[in-house]
Amino acid sequence: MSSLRERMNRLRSSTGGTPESAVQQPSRGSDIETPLESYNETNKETNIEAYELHDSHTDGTVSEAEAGTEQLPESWLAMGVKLQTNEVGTFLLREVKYSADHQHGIHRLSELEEASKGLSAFHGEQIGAEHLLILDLETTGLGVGTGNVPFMVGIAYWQGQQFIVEQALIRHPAEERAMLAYLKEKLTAYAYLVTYNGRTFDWPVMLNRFILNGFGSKVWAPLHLDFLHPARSVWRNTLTSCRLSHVEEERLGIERVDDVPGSLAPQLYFQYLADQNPEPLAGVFRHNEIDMLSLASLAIRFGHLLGGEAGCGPLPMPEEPEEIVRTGLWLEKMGQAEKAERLFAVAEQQQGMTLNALLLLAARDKKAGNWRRAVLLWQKAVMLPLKFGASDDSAFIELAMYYEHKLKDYESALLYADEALQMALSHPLRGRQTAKQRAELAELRKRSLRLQGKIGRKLGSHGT
DNA sequence: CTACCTATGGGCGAATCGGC
DNA sequence: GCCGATTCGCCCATAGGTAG
Repeated sequence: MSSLRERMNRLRSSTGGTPESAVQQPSRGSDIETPLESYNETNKETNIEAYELHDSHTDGTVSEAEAGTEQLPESWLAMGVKLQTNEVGTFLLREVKYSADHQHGIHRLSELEEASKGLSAFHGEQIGAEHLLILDLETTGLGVGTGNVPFMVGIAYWQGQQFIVEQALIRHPAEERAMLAYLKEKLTAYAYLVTYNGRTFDWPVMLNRFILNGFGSKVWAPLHLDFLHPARSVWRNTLTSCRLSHVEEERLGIERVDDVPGSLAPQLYFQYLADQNPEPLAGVFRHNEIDMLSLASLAIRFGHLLGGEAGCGPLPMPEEPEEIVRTGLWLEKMGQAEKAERLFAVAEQQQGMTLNALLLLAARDKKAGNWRRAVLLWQKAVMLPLKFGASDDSAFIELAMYYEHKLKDYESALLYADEALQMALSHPLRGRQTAKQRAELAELRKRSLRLQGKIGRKLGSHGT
């Protein structure tokens, strides 16, 4: 990460406002964390200077902030931002309330009440919607080290049939302590933290900021509901990516119009720090707000899945067979075996069953010792018309193993083994084969030869 | 020099079975 | 009854993806 000063220089030069910065700063070779002290000091220095400049430009009363009668410029008020002051200091707060019947994609926020009961499968305790605290940060970078500052902290919660979104924003690092003091009081009222990859990102960053600002490391110890991994369990292979924005679009029916990508948030904030124009931050507020609404939708989705029934009520049955199977496997892992079985049954009745879905189901049956069903699934798999491109001969190999070792039917085993061999021989001609591919080919030949030998000996002993 | 979780692959011993 | 081959289960190391 480059230092703030470098970034701001770059920003200034790229916005083209200052003629003396026509020469672009090279951005390579400066990816080193700036130590905290210099980072913060640089930040404070530059920013306070710029802020006062701006203040005196608007109404000429520089001392209003200190007197506590500070008025926010119209540009802030236009996006619903208000000044928030406590004993520690001042920061900005934007609050948006949604009514229970607000529709966000395919889900309605009111579903949270019912769905949150299902979320107890995560930690084994009964969960009420009013105990969930949704958190999403916009920060100056991706690191979780001390150099990364959450300049916007979005929280959302369910309260009295309303979904309330609060977004705290700091105009410069000096406002962070006041924001954290406010958040500390808010957070500790909740038992559950809801995030997307917040286990690795949002929460460690918050924790670091609390520690660094002298609030200690024990401000809050919630039970964590991080939906990244459940999302991956269910949607890997059926979605090209499991980023929240993609899951949202493909599975939650949410369409973002003119969304500011999260990756742009740091730049927009630096730009604001440099020129004190808050307008571009409107997009960041909006982005952060939708992230939290989507997190609520995800909570609804997984809550319904764990507590209710897929295909009934508000929760649609997945369309892709592999998604149905993976959903079942995840439910099984979460201790919902009966619900899983129902999904597996649905999957098996599907017409367009895919190879992967069949193999997943078969592998599960094999592990459980359910050979009858596993064999049926492998047999379905080898009947599938093979798709162009990647081939998967594992069903043939599994069947070859089953016929050789369980049934001692070497002739049938040989047929499957040779089909696998044929498949391996006909496909990998594109490009050089890897060591692994060569090893697999050698293994297939060995299997075929071994089976031929067994057949030969059996016939020989029979004949004589 | 992110950190976390999950899936994947390799390695190794146990268990099984056929061949001799 | 022993030996070698094969498969399976378990453990550990590694890779990939996501957060702004």
